[in-house]
Amino acid sequence: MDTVTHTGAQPPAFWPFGRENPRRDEVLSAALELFTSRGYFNTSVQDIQKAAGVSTGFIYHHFSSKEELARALYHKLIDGLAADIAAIGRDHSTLAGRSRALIGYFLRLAEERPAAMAFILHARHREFMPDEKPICSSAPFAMMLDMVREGTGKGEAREVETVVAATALFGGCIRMIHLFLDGVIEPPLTPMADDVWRCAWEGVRAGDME
Amino acid sequence: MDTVTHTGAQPPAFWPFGRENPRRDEVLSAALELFTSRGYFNTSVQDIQKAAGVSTGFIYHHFSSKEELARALYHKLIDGLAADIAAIGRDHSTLAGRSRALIGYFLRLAEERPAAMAFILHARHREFMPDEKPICSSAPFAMMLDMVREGTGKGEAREVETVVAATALFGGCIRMIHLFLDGVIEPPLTPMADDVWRCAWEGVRAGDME
DNA sequence: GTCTATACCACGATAGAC
DNA sequence: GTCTATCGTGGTATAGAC
Repeated sequence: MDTVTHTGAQPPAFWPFGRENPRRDEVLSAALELFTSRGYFNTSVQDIQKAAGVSTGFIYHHFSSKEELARALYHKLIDGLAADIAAIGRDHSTLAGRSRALIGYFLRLAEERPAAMAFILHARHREFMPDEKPICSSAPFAMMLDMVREGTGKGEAREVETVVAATALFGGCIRMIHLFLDGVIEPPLTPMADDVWRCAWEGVRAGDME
Repeated sequence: MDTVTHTGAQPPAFWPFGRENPRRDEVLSAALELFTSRGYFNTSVQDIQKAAGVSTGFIYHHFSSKEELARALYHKLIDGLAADIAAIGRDHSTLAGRSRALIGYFLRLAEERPAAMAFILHARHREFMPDEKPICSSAPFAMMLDMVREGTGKGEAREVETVVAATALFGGCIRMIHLFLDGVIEPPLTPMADDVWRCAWEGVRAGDME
């Protein structure tokens, strides 16, 4: 049977930091921490600079602006997320298996990398990166929508609009992570993964209704 | 049978504006529009002042600070929401009926008052109102959690943790509204209310599982 | 490439006339 | 109560030495 967590050969691609330019990554890491705890607008470049142990000049040498720094961080996280979701898509062939693995993956990620998760799910990106398209139409979420569409096409999921099925399937999990990030739910989350997935799946699976 | 929309005798209490002090309410209304379209930090007091057709002095006479203005707006909206949710709780006695009415109400509200809905669901309140508790633990959401708890107690819903059931039941709807507010889903939303509720309810209702 | 020092501007908030 | 004019702070970004 499918396991709830990531089952690929490679470890998750998420947060692939600290390789070639450690000091630059230190800046991104400090920015992530500050952006998620205080918010983008409550974080000055000076705050980031001090937290990362570098100078203002260093930051403006590597990033053309504060906004650009946020964008670099954003794309690094989104790309890692997309890679992991793609891997889950390859490892599983049914919507049931995929959604189960995805929900397990998300809950684990929220627990292990809350700041990264908060920056992806929680932040109002458009407010500080005006030209960025909404995150829900970015690659990771588009891939999830495709999986749902495929599942409906194969008769695995009920005949409802794809958005409805997708939000029904993943909305509970995402909502739960929001509550966790807001401090309303205490960790650990992962023990609840099975229940979260069962509730979601019962709602969308095709078959014996009424 | 229950109707999906609000069934109480009174109209929804939400957004009870324009009564005693029209100009003050004009300020709140302009602020709401600007806060949700550009974000709190991208909106200056001057912007609000111009949009509302009043002077800076007027704003600072009625609100002690920009943050205080946001707080007044926030509480006005939360209170209206709480009143409407309480009315739904009175009008329906089962979790099935209540959740159906709530989902219909939320989708309708998102469509008719997108700015208000965005300010409640979308905004990162803690970033600009540091002393406010997280919205998910405020009165409206606490009431919904109570309804779920009661439903589980009466054997209507499956035996899972209350948070899990609550997020499963309302997470899809809330997620959908997020997508709508981000411009990913086109209106109208209300025609999907029945499907949204059915998916959610099938996931949590007690009874014949495998 | 990386630092320090500083220019410049926008914003929140106030002062004081009416 | 409501207005206009203005102050002070703090933040982004740059200049220029090393």
